[in-house]
Parts: sequence; C-alpha cells; structure tokens
Amino acid sequence: MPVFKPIDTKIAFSEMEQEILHLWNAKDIIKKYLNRNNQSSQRFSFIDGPITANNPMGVHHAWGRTYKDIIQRYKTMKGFKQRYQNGFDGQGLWIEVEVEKELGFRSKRNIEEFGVDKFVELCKERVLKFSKIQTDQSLRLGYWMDWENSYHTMSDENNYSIWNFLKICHEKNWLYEGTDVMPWCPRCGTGISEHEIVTDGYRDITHQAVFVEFPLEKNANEALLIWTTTPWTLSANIAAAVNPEIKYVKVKSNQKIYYLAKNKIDIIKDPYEIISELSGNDLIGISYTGPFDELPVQEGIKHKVISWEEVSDTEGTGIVHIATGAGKEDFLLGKENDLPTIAPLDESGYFIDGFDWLTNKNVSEVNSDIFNNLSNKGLLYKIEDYLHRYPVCWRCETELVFRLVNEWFISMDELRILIANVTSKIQWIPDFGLKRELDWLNNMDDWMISKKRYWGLALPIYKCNDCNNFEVIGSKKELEERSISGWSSFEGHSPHKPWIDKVKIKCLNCNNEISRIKDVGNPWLDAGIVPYSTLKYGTDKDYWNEWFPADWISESFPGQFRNWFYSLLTMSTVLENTQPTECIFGYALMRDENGEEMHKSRGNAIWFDDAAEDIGADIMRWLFSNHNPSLNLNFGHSIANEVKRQFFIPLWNTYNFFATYASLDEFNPNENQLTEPIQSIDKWILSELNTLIRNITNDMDNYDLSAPSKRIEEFTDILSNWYVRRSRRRFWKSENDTDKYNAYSTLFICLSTLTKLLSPFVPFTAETIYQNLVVPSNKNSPLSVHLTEFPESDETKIDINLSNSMNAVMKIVNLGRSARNKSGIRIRQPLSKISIYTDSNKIGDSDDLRNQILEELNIKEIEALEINKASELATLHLNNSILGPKYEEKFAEIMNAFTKEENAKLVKEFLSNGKIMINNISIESNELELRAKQLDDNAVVIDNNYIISINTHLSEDLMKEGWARELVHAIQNMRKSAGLNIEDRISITYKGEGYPVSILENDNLSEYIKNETLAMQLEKGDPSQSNYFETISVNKADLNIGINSLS
RNA sequence: GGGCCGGUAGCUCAGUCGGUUAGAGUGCAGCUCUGAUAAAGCUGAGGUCGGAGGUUCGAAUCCUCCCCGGCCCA
Repeated sequence: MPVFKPIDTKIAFSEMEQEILHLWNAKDIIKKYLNRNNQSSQRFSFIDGPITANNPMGVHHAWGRTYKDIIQRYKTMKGFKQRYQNGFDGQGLWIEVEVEKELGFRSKRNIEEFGVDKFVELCKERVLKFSKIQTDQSLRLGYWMDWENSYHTMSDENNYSIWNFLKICHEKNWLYEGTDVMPWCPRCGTGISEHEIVTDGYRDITHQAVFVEFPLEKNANEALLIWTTTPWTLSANIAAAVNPEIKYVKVKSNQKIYYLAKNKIDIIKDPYEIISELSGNDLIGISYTGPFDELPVQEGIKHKVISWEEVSDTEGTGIVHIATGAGKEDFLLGKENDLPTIAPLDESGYFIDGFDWLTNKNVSEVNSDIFNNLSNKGLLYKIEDYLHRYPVCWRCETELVFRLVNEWFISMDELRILIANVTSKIQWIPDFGLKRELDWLNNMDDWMISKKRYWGLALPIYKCNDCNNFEVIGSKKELEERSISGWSSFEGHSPHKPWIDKVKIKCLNCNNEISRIKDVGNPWLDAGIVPYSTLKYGTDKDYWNEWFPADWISESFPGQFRNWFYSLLTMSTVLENTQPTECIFGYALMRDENGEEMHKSRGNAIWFDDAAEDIGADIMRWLFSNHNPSLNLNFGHSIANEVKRQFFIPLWNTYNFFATYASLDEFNPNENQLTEPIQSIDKWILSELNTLIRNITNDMDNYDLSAPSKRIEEFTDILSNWYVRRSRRRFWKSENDTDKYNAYSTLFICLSTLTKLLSPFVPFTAETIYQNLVVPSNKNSPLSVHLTEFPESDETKIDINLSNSMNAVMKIVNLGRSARNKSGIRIRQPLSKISIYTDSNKIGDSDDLRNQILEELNIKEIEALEINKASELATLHLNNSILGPKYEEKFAEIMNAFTKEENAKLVKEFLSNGKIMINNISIESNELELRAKQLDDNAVVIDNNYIISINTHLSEDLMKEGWARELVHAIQNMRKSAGLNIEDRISITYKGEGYPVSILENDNLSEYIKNETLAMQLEKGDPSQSNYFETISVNKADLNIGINSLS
C-alpha cells in the first residue's frame, strides 16, 4: 500500500486552502495551537495595534497581519507562551461618519434630533458587525489569534484605563484647556482634523480675491496693499505681516502712496512711480488703520506690521493680512507676537455679536456686502478671480472655514524629553524609525485630545463654569464616590455619551454642582492605552508584570509615528516612564501593480475576499514575506502570479515527484532510514538544509522577516534543480537498494523539514504537504505542522568544504553547458574529456562529485591538466581587498611592479609555488586570484584555483553515441505520444538505410537503446504495421520507427 | 523651508565592512534539456549605479553640495 496520496499536479490554491480550513476546524487545531505552550516558562509578548472595525479589511491589512502571524507562529514553534490577543478599534469619528451615511444624516443637528443614545448604540453595533467580518477574513488568511478573546477599545476597561491616565496627567499639571484655530465645517458643525483634509479634502475652487488698502496711521494718504482670498476674515484683522528679507517698494500712483513687494509691482493698476526701495525690516512696527475698526469687537486693537519669514512675494502683494482668530498660521503667529484674537463665527458659521451689521449673517453670503463696505470706505483697490486648492468638508463638500475653538490639551513642555528618552530605548526596525519618531516628537505641538462629537471616550473632565476650576476623575469608583446626582441613571451603561453625562459632581472649589465637559476623546488615546488596559494594569499587577512590556509590535510606518506609536509612547511615559515595547517593526505602504495608490474610486483597489479566492492566502503571504518591509509594496495579480510560478510551482513539483515515486516504491520513511554508504550529494543537500535552518533561526530571532523567504526560495531551487535533477536515476532504477532508499530518505527529510520552516509563512501549503508526507508515515507525529517544533540546526551535518566543492561542480557544469551552447553541441552528444588542473585534486578524489560532472555534462572522462597547459588558460590577479589594507600606500608600488611582469610567467610561478615574489615581497595564495582567460576555442573555468577546460572535439564513435541518445529521446517521446505507461515494455521495428541503421546494428548501442526505452525487441521490419510509428531524421538520413506495447 | 526614506538593466528589486569583471527576477531574441515539472537550463542584447565635487592605492558603497520621487512636519 502506498503511503502517500496522489497529488493533483495542477494545484488550485484556494480550493486547497478551503480543505485545510475544514481540517483545522474538524480537528480543533487552532485551539490546540493556542494552548500548546501554556506550561512554558518562556514568554513572548506581542501587543496588537487595533484594527479599525469599520469596514471589511483590505489587502493592506493582510500584509500587516501576515507579519504579526509569522512572528507569533515562529515563537509558538519555539515554545514561547503567548497571549494571541487581537484588538479592534471602534470609537471615533470614522465610525460616526459611516453610521451617519447609513442614516442619511448631514449634520450634528440630525444626530441630536435622532437621539444621541440611539446613535451611539448604532455605532457600537457597527463595530461589532465589522469585527465579526474581519475575524472571518483573518481566519481565511490563516491568521491564528485567540479570536474569542479580542479586545475592543470601546470596552469599559479600556475607557477607564484612559481616565486613570488623564488623571495622572492632571496631577502633573500637564492637562489644560486652550484655544486653537482649526478647519471647521460650518454645515456639519464640527472641526475637521488636518489628517482628514490631507487624505481627501482639497478641491480646485475659484474665489474672488481682493486687494485692500490698509492706510497708515501717520498719514492716511499712504497705505499698505494687502491681498486675501477670504474677505470675511478682514473683519477680524489684527496685523499685517512682511518678510524682513524681501525687497519692498514705496510707489506713487494717482496721488496716493502704496507699499508692496517689489516683485509684485504689476499689481498697481494705473501709471506709477517708484519713490524708494526698502526692506521688509523697514516696514516692521508701522501702525496702520484696520479695515473694520468701526466694529465693536475691533475697539482698542492696535494694528501693526509684524515680521514673518513665511511671507513670500510670489503670491498676493508680499504683505499678508493676519486674522489671529480665523487662520491656523495667523493664530500661531499671534501667539508668538502676543497679539489679541478676534473669533468672528459661531458653530454654524454665523457672525457672533459685536460685528454690527455682520452679526447673524452667514459666512457663506457676506462677500459682496464686504466688498461694498470696503468700496464705500475707499479701501477696495481691486478684485480678481483666483483659482486655488481649497479645503472642503470630505463629507458634504462645504468649504471649510478656520475657527477659534476651545479644546483640551496635554502639554508637551515637560513630557517631550521624557518621551524621547523612552523612545530611544526601543529597537526600531528599520532603524531609521527612531530618527523619524524623535523628529516628530521634536516638532509635536501640545497634544489636542478633545473632539466635539458623540461616539468616543468620554473625557472625564468636570469643569465648573462659575469658578473655572476643573477636575479629572480617574476611575468608575471615584466617579461613583464623587457623584451627587444621576448615578442611578448611569449605572448599567457603558461610560459613553449620553449616559455618562447624567452624573454630576460637586466642585471642590466652590461647591457648585458641575458637569462633565461635552467633548469626547481623541481616538489615539484609545489605542495608546492598550499595553496597560489589555494587560490588566489597574486590576492585576502580577499579570501586567508578566506581559509588560511587549517584546514586539508592528504597524505600518508612515502614519503611525504621529498616531499609535506616539500615543503608546506618551501614555507609557506618563504612567510608568518606560517603554511599552522592546521592538517596533514597521512596514511601508501598499500600492497597486503600477505603484499607484489604491482607490475605490479609481477602481484599482483589490478586496481581500477577492484576493483570497483568486490569488490564495498563501501566495499573498509569501509575496508579503518576500518583500523588503521598509519599501512600498506593489500588489496585484501579475505580481502574485510571478510569485506562484517562481516558488510555489517548483516546490509543488518537487513534492509531487517525491510522492509519486515514493508511493510506487512503497517507501516508508520510518522503516527506511539513511544507511551508509551515503552519497556526497545526500550529505550535501542535508548540509545545505541545516545551514538553512541555522540562518532562518538567526533571521527570525533578529526579526528579519523577509530574509527567510529568500533563503527558502534558494534552497527550493537547488533542491529541485540540482538535488532531484541529479538524483533522478537513483529513484528510477528498478532495484530497491540502499542507495535508492537513501535518496528517498534524504528528499523526505528535506521536504518534511521544509514544511516546518514554511509553516509560519505559508500555513496552508505547509499543512497540505505535512498532512500527506508526515502524518501518514508516522503515527506519533503531531496532528498538524503547526503543532510541531521549529527545526533545530544540526551543526554536525554542516560541511562547508562539501558545500564549496558542490558549488564548484555546479559552476563547472554551467561552464560545460555554456561551452556546448557556444560550439552548438547538444547535451545528448557525449564529449570525450574534461581536463582539470588542481594541486590537491579534491574533485578528482570524490567519485561522487566527478560523476556528477560527467553525467550532467555527458562527458566520458576527467583527466589531469598539466601545469604548462594550465598556465596558458589563466591570468593571475592581485586580491585588492586583502593586499590594500595590508600594504596601504605601498600597495600602489606592488601593483605597478606586478603589472610590469609577464602574467603567464606569474601564473606558472603561482601554480608551482603557491605564491609569487614581487619587489622581494612574498604574495601569498590567499592574496592572489586566478581568472579564466577568455579564449574562443577553449571552454575554461577557474574556481578556488582549479583550472578546468573542456575538449569539444568529436570522434566518429562519440557521434554515433550521440545519435543513439538522440534515438532514445525520440523513442521516449513516441512512447509518451502513444500514451504508454512508464513501466510498459515495448517492441521496436525500424526501416532505413546507411548511417542510422549502423547505429541500431551496433551491439553496444542497440543494447543501450533497448535498456533505456524498455524495449524487449529491436528489429528490422515494417514500422507502419506497428501501433505507433514515426519518421525520424538522423544525421540527415531518414529512419522509420514503429513501437508496439507488449503489456 | 526642515526631517526621514528612496533613485542600480525596459520593469520590480539585491548589492554585507569601501575591494576582483555591479547581480537576480521579469520582459525581449536565440538555443538546449526533459517520462516530476503549464517547469528548468544556457547564450545574447540591455548599466554615465540620479548629477557634480571630495576622501582613498581603490567609491554603487564614505563625506559635501545639488536634482528627482515618496512620507512627515511647518
């Protein structure tokens, strides 16, 4: 009975993967995997960066999850106990937006009318729905986590852990309420973060840009000329900014004096005269009259020219109108220069009190009124259409305005350096990650943690509107203790809006009843707390100590420096002043096949579910494993197809070859162990295998997750194209001797070890091969490859000399093929001699290796090359990499003297003595190198001081032998065409004259032909009477051949 | 404007500590081998290693400046 099931040579990956999924389910393998190291004393702590559970996962998530799976599977096989906890991110605006879309909402007012409680419940439901979908998709990818124990950032535990963090921030005086100017959608009534604008938020829009005069205080006939595309902000003008480095001019036109940048002189619409040139510096400090000084809010504001390096003279007038309450940069500049702030708009974009005739007008409809007003005051210089990129709301396309808002911040003044110190303790892969994170920290403003929305962390900040005291509550228990009303309405709900806001506490300063602020938290707080919340920091310190810090975390680099990595580092610094993880492994961005960003709208996005079915999870995973993580990854079908052809098909063919013949021969790996004498080629491939294990172990221990796949591909290549290719005859021969079983054993060891090496990377393929090769042949083997141990390298099997010799053999064979190619002699045509010069003659000593060369190249014999001949085939060169550092300056002289000598003489000296003398300096063997001469009539290769040449002369006997092999080849093809089985015996009939017949009637050659083709008879006759016949051309003469099956 | 990453064959990318004639895959052209292989092998064409300086006996590699692309910050 054959041990191994027959294999489908045309492998359909996704079907194979479905079968394996069923197997894992049926045998409960995942659970066994998760629990196998429960008793282990070794720990590997991985913390999952939560995936946003807002949509089905994409192929880019599959990339990241593959890394996470690979490292955990490897550590599992190495015996480490792990937590395998996956995380879902579920609070924040992204979820709200999707729920709003589903409900057809367009603004916050819709949500208020609908009911915040119902809205929040729908957000929760959405998270649960997509976390389920993502779980199923992850299983399809072969990602093994403790799926029933995934954490959610919306959990009570997570939210209360953040409360604790915020309370500590407050105790250290790092938490404060401040103001900032941010992009704001007046229609949705919410701030839009910079990130949201950057991704999808700019449109090309034509605005009316206006040139306005700001008259100088000292002389109303002189004016600064400014330019703006947002006329409504002029009502909030505070200052005018110039660049101290730029050249400005004072010009006279129509009896008035204007100031503007020299480069923008074209703006002056009438004839003008330049009165003087001046630098920006000369303008700084000048007082002017504001364009809307008559408005109540402008009372008491002193307008002055200030300095700002960012002012350019490529746009506008080179003098910039500054409204500190209506522009992001203006606001910062205002802070630096200690300027007052006027904020004109309410949440919905209406002018607030104090703006006289503008009050209660909407920002979207005031432009023409403002133009008229300015014109009446004589301040309007001119109006132009201006096309520019302008931010819009990514949900409703409304043009954004910049609005001054109150937000809550964590101050970075003291924290910045502490976080940087913690950051530097972490190993960053790739290492430039550290530089980038430190750069971000350096530039990081205070962290804005509030958002005026509904679904998210309830910031536990309670503010007294009377005395401005604010307090931060650090836990649920503390809130209960402090509550003076509303606890019963809250109890039983999650700490979210609106329920949490029922609870009121007493102001410790003035005894008033005070409420929580309305804001929710920045979602990165939710993800950053995870090393504390999920590891039971607040509830089980022993557990926390056991698993904190993480050994390794991984996420896509570009965005996370300012997001997850940043929040992790900040929160861990505040709580424990220590690193949350020992190592951060980052990877770049996924692009489409052509390197373009994937977009739903562009149609080049690939859905995970489609990819899993069309491409297969393992091919995706191998493609990911093969890629340098720090570079962007181009992903697509043709790239996946290349991976399949490059790696999976050769691997599958090798496996198929083994299973087919091992079954025929009823080879059983348990009963047939390797027995002496063992051929060199077996020892060699086992040496390579153990080297492979050693290298991969080393890679994985250093978190180099892309090196192993390259090594495995190289190994699979030599296994298939050298080991199997060179061993075929051993498998085919009819007698079941030790040598044949040694070949099977060796190949079995390689393949079964490969399944284990492969299992972290391609769990389905590895399992398939394991199930067919290992499980049936050994009753004691673990149920799944994923329950096995990672292979240990057996150093005693590693033989570097053998490896070098085999490399030389392969090199020689390559040379032989190349020589044949050049002289047009086919491999089927035998050659007489290969000549080798070597001092120790190692290849010549090993019959095994000698025979590899002779067989593979179809050459009769190896002969020794004598020294005079050998020295004609080579040139001698200095080994610069050794001599350079050794002799430094003197090296130039040596090189000079060396080139003056006749090289052929030096070669001979070297071959005789193993060294040469130059300038009375002895140059040793390792400092020299022989290279093959490029000769037309000689095929020469030199390796490790062997000199090899191949004789391409053909004798009559050799030619006949060549034709005999040609006939064998033709008859084999006929057998195939006739549909015969491999083991079928045949009889051959031939008809022809002259040269072809002389081959068939040569005793040796006809015997050879019969042997090779399993022919019992070889006779002259009428081939057309045979079941199958063909006419073959031999040395330009025709030969008719017919075959009959005797089976 | 600042920080980081990248620029090597038509395309995708290796290239270690500075060291010999800069490699692989893919594509193109030609050939070979094959009773595991919808495979594989060989040969050929294809390179100012982004540019310019510098250090060095020697630079794709180190240094400086510049150009182009990406990401982040302002």
